[in-house]
Amino acid sequence: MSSKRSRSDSKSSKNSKGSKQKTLGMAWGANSLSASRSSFRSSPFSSFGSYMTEKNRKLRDQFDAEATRSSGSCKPIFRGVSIFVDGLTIPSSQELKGYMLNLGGRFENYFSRHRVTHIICSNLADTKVRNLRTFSCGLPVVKPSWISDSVAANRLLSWVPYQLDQHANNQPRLSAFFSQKSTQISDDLMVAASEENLNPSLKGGTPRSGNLSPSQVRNPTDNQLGESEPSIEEPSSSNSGRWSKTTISETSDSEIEDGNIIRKKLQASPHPSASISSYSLGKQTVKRSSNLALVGPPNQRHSTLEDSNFVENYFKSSRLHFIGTWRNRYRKRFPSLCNESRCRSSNLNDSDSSQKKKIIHVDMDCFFVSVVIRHHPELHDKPVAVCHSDNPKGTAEISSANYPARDYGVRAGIFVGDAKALCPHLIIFPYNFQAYEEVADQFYDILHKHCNKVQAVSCDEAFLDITDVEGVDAENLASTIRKEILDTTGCTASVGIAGNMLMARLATRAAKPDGQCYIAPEKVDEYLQELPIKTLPGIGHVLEEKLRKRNICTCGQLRLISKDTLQRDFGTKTGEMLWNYSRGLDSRLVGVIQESKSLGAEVNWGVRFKDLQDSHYFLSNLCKEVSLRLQGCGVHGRSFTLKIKKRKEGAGEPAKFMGCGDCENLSHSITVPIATDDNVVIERISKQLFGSFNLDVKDIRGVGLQVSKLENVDDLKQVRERNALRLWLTSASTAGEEQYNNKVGNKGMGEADVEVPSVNRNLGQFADQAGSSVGRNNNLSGGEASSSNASAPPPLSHLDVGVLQSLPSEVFSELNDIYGGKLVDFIAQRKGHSENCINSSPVASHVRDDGGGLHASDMSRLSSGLGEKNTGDEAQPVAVSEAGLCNQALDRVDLGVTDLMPSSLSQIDALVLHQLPEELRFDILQQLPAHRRQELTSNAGLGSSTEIPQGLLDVKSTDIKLPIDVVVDSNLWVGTPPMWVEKFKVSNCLLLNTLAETYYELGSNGNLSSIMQRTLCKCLPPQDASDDGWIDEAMFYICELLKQYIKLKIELDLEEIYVCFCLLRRFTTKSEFLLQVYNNVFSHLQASVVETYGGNLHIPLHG
DNA sequence: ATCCTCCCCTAC
DNA sequence: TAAGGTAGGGGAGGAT
Ligand SMILES: Nc1ccn([C@H]2C[C@H](O)[C@@H](COP(=O)(O)OP(=O)(O)OP(=O)(O)O)O2)c(=O)n1
Ligand SMILES: [Mg+2]
Ligand SMILES: [Mg+2]
Repeated sequence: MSSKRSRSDSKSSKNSKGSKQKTLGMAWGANSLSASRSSFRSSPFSSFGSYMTEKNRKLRDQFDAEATRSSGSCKPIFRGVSIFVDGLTIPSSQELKGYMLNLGGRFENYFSRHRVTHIICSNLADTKVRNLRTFSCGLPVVKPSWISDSVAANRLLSWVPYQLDQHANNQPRLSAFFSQKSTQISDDLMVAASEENLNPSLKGGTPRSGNLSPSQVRNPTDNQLGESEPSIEEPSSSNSGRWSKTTISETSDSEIEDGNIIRKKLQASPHPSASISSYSLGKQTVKRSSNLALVGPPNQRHSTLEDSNFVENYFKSSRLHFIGTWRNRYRKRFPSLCNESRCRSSNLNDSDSSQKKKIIHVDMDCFFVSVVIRHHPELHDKPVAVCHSDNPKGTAEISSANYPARDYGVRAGIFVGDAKALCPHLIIFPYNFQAYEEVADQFYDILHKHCNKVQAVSCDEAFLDITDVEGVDAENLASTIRKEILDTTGCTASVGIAGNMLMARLATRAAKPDGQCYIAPEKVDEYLQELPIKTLPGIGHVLEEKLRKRNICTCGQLRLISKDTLQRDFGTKTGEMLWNYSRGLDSRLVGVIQESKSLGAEVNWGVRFKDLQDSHYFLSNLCKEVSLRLQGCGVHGRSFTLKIKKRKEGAGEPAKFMGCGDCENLSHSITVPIATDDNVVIERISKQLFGSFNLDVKDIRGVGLQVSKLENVDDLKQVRERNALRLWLTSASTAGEEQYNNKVGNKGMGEADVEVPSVNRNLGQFADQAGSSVGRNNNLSGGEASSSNASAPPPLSHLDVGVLQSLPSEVFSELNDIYGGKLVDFIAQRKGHSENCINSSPVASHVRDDGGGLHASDMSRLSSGLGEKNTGDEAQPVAVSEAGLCNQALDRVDLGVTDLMPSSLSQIDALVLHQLPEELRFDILQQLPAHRRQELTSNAGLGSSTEIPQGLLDVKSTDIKLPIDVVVDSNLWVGTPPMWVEKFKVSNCLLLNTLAETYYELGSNGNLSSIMQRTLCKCLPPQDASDDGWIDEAMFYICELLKQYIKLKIELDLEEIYVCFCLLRRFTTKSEFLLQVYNNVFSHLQASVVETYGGNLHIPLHG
């Protein structure tokens, strides 16, 4: 298989110093001021902005003049097209310019999202393209052959087939010349306006006729809606197309177990679809669905075209959604089992005793069928399946088939039509998700009763480690469990017993249905010898096929291949897995469900869009769903991946009704620095991602949004509070110094430092120690300093009243707790009675609101919270903790404040952060580890605009230190360096430092123009430095440097650049600078950029 | 080396 | 008609 990635070209655009390349990002458009930037209006750069406006206008006039001169005979096929060429191209940039010039188009020397309509770029490596994509604000990035082909065809071809994407082999084909169907949003003014209406998809958009067929009235899906009356399920026999034909009822089911059914706590609405909590019969659910019944349209809608509430309705009926989200409901039901730290302790010393282990695997037989026929014993020997539809020609999928049905070849996943063909008498039952949920709950209650090491696999399946279960033989235990399951649920389960998880699972397979099987260690080899490899968990159809091509069909044959060969052919891990599994080896341990690492929602059925509005509406619903699920799980996420299924070229309407058919899977992701569950933020991010696909929405067959880099909300709260406090304490203790220089070495040891417990108190179960530590802390605050553990907050007398007052009330409250409530008095004393600011001071409001009371519980929560995150990453041996705490007192001095710092920006509450005094905020950010700083390059998740703090812009000369490490790379030129860079050997470093120096000299008197002029005077010979054009070039160039420096992929406006320079001038190191840019510029950028360009909706053709 | 993104594969 | 979701593991290839 050839890789789809481009590995070519990406280098070549870098190395040639003097070549005629440009890189995106010249951002000096006259129209780049947006209303949301009003706070920058008064900056000294605004004058230069108008200067540049004028300058650019002149350049365009020149171009127009040139174009007029040289055009004439030719057809102006490029009218309305304005290209910007990025990097090396074939044909060359010059040639392209010629084409544009001659054929009615426009060629922009510098990128502006307002004037440029298309970015022209050759094939690049994946990552380069991605940068470009983000960078281009949704403008199409098109290969140069679009131009030359259009010239050859003497008409403007659709650029869509020429889009540059990740696929290196995606060269434009000849057929692209003729495929005019694919048009695109931003093209429609030029090419597509009329074609759009030719599409016969309108037919699909007509309302469904109002006839209510019986099947719609008695639609099986009504059952899932959880109506208050007991649901009546009616299976239908083969010759019936309607649910009403036969009248076997499951009613008794609900009645019998009524007591059990309504036992769940009501959950707060709104629901994230049905994923977390609504497969029960709680009143909430009933109410919700009856609302639906009232409000909802009478006919079932089945596509995004017709159902405005498609996402929610879809998930309510989706079996895969049900089983896919079951795990999260289990987590909610047994939160104590998901703590991660619990089952770990036994892991270390267990690896040696793998021989003696006894593992049980339990799996319900044909689960969905068993449940819905559990009170119909007469059906147990008839072929039965669960499916949405009984249509003998239908494309609904069989979810589960019972064993009689499997004898006919009926399997989960096949179409009901095919199933009926295989087995004409097949009885179809509708789904009853609520019943599955109940039975699953009973199932797990039983398992937990018999064993405390239970690893849930799915709603009908689990592993038990019964090595330590005493007194009972494994086989007997299995029988007991199976009998109990049958008695309680009316459904059979099968059990496999073996020495490891792999063999136990295989044993279950052999045991089914309604049986149990023990595979003794000495039988393993024999058992595996002839076993088809497909039977091994982890080998699906793809691996099976790959192995079959090597004539490997059984585990015995697989064993003949060396581990090296397998690893070479299938990868390190997969190869090892194959090698181990074929020998019955499996070292995995039965453990609790881990914290989830990602969360998402996707819909790949019924997705049909007629226009952008459709798709945006759908996307926003999907975002809401995801946001609700995040909230439901109590997590925030930092990384967002949008997945799109795009109809493959040439693929028509799929065989499966409303299915996605043959699709290309595309995904783009973005990582933001602050974790969120906020729907508004998520929508903004998603729309930006969506826009970057540049798709014809009519080709979209599926959309999914996945969130990763999850962070637990409770942890976050605690960590944020704690960090804020620690930071503050540290800063406060040095408040008298000129700068907030947080090197602990500056302080007296053991006096001013704060407690550093995070490394040591890393396990949840040591809450006691955490608590006692708090106690110590409180004592210390009373003045009893202990030299042995250097963990006291600074004495009251060291605190700065002003800073105290500037704290948010919550922070102050916590702090007050630390000082045993003495802070309030202290403030009152220090402040005297000179002022009375009850209404504005957080201190005052704290006093009023909280009465100065202590919150011991808060404190222990606060103290024990921080460690957990660390635990996951690097579990420290517990034994180290107490001794380590003392011994590390010295180390701590060296480690300094870094130790206290959040390892992640997202552990900081953005709101708290912004309420903190500026210097303090800076300190926090300044300490972030490098890998988090990198993420500052991404900006979509940041909130609305941030005012630049007043103090930042009026720079005093004492503030200024040259940012000496501001060196991009003296040899790496960005884009096209101005001619004088070459000529006079001006290095990037010199340029930036001179610029900063000049800022210093001119102070607030300088505007960009004068600063640039002066800078150039220093770098170039006087006669050259005064050249008007060079100043322009220099500005463009420096802007480019700056953007590379801060890795900003979105254009900066003048004002933003101005802020960047101010920051550059103010801070001494790159990290400080970056963090300030992030704080003051990025957040401001995103809102407006996405607002205007999210989804590339309104790309103006003319400036 | 280690990270990241964009996939693909697998299981229920 | 029909409800092809969800999450983890892992590999390839690129950036650092
Ligand atoms: N492609 C699939 C696979 C499974 N399921 C659902 C229905 C099953 O009943 C349930 C459990 O999956 P199993 O793999 O355990 O299959 P069964 O329990 O139905 O059969 P078996 O007796 O083989 O376990 O998940 C589904 O809807 N679609
Ligand atoms: Mg099963
Ligand atoms: Mg199962």
